[in-house]
Amino acid sequence: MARIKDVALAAGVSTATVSRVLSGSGPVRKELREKVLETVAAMGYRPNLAARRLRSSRTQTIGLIVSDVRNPFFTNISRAVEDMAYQQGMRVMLCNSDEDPKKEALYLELMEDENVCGVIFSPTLGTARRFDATVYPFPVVMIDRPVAAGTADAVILDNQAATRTLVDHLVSQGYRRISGIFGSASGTGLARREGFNEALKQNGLTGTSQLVTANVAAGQLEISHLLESPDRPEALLVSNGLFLLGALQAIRAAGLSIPNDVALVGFDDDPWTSLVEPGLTVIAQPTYEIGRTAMELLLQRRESPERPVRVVELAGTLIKRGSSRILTAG
Amino acid sequence: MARIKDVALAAGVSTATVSRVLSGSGPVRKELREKVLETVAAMGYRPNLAARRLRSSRTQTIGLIVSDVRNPFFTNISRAVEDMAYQQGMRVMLCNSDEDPKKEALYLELMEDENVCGVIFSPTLGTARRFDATVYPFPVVMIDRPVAAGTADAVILDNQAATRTLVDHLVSQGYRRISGIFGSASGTGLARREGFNEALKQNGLTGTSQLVTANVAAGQLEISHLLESPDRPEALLVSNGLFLLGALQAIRAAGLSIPNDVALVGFDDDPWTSLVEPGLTVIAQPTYEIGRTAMELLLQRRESPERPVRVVELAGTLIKRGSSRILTAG
DNA sequence: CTGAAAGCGCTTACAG
DNA sequence: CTGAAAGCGCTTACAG
Repeated sequence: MARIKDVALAAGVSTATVSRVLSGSGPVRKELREKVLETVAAMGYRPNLAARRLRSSRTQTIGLIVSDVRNPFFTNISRAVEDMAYQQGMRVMLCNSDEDPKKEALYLELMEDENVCGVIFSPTLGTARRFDATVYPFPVVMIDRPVAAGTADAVILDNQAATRTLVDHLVSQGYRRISGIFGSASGTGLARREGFNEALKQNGLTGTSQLVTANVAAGQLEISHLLESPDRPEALLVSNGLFLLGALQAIRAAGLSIPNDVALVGFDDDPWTSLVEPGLTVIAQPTYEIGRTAMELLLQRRESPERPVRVVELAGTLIKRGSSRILTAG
Repeated sequence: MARIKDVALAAGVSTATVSRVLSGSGPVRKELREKVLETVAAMGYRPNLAARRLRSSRTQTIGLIVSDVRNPFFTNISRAVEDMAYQQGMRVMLCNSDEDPKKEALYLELMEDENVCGVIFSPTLGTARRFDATVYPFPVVMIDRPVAAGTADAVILDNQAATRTLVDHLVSQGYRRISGIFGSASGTGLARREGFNEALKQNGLTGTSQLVTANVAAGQLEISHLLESPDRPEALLVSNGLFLLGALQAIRAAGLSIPNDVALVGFDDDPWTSLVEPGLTVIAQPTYEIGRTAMELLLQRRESPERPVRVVELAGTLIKRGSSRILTAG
């Protein structure tokens, strides 16, 4: 492989000049610049990135830590972040933390080792609570989960508002006895639960709300209990896509019909929510936009480290479908 | 940050010894090894990866090029590859080529620049045809798509067999007039089409099969035409998840019912296929296993570059659901 | 505007 | 088994 020294020799300039031309830093006379560019093209020279990174200590790499890329929410975000990154000549290092604080810590350490120029991070509740972005040598942008100490930029859904929207919608459709199931491990679940309780109060209703480990089986079990109880809720509101699946299975297993026996609403406009019968009413999150915004915050933070911390709240969109059809007599 | 020189000084050894201890290469007396390890721990020393990569020209990074990580098939593969990689102390660089040969070439070049130690690649048909793995300085393992010149290891589904399984199943359920829709851009689509035509012949049937650009809208359009034709097929076989969605929408739009008016079978056990009513009969691909196998092939290839090229064919699993229920009279 | 030269932090022959 | 030293391929003050 040709090295910068070979290019310099062939172009009759110093390596410093080749470097300046290639990086666009420092002034270079037009003729020299052209000569260098020609030579680079003729020789098919490609700079050694490891050398460049060692010398400049800039890696053009960002880290993306999510719980699981197989969650469609994170899949979309990951795609958005990657699109933006490659567009900027940057690389993305994707890590799956599986909601495990140990893995989160491990990957954060990895990011330090990799000397990344920034991290986009979706933390568990515990980590979000004690997280101090200032201890890291790179900027951190939080996604999806509220951040505690206010030391990091963040882009999140307005979870409380979104949940209120769902409750108000249910109420307007005639539902009164509403139960909510929320993920216990995430700040998102907590925020949605708060919005839920508040919305119930504002509507003069009393409902039940519970925190449950966020997986399909746990949701299914909990919802089965609810459906068997004597004062079965008229409507269920669940805080994530996994619960939506669990709820669907529980309701079908109980031989109940949606929405006549029980209405069902939730979060995340995953492809399948429109394909089941009836379609499920959900809050669609602007996932791609969340990823893009996170990247923008990160890039801006690199430009202006001293700028005050920003939390961007994006609005969700209510998608009305059959699962919350208006209650008709009989 | 502490450098290896500081550790060496503090431990009273040379940097060479520290390096040997840390990399596990070369012999080091037990006492020295322990002293170094202690010092490293005490100082919290972390090696500079850029320097290590420059000097050793080993990056511990592999590239993964798929068409779109949002396709659940690739989402699962990406997760498997990442799990395996981090387990091995390696990194993954994920690229989305969007079935665009230009992006494929771009990312392959990027991989050279990054000096990755291997690439896992799901190429478009055209690229697969002209691809010569020997021109790259790293091993390449193909996934999902058949490879042409036989210069690269590959792990693929046995597409022909899987398609024959689907056809045989339809036939056993009583369906005779069967139409197939296959993706035109991928080798996968072609292989499945071959299996389809062969299976029809073996069953003494004549059906139609068409190649269509692999997206929901195109599939939907094509299937709408089929459904409107005077000799409407009794069953549809489609070659990917996008077509499955398009087919479902087309069938519903035509006011037809599955499977009484038309049966529907396809590929990929995406979550939603079991949730629609009726559930869709599909060939489930061992996606996670495909990713894991690809990584294994890559690691083994690094060990033994001269070993003959291997193509691993994994079997799909027929998941029978309501969409191909047995045809009953009336 | 340009070049000579130092040096980023490691690894790895080489010599002993 | 260990160390002194070269050098991986760049970038970047520094001097002119």
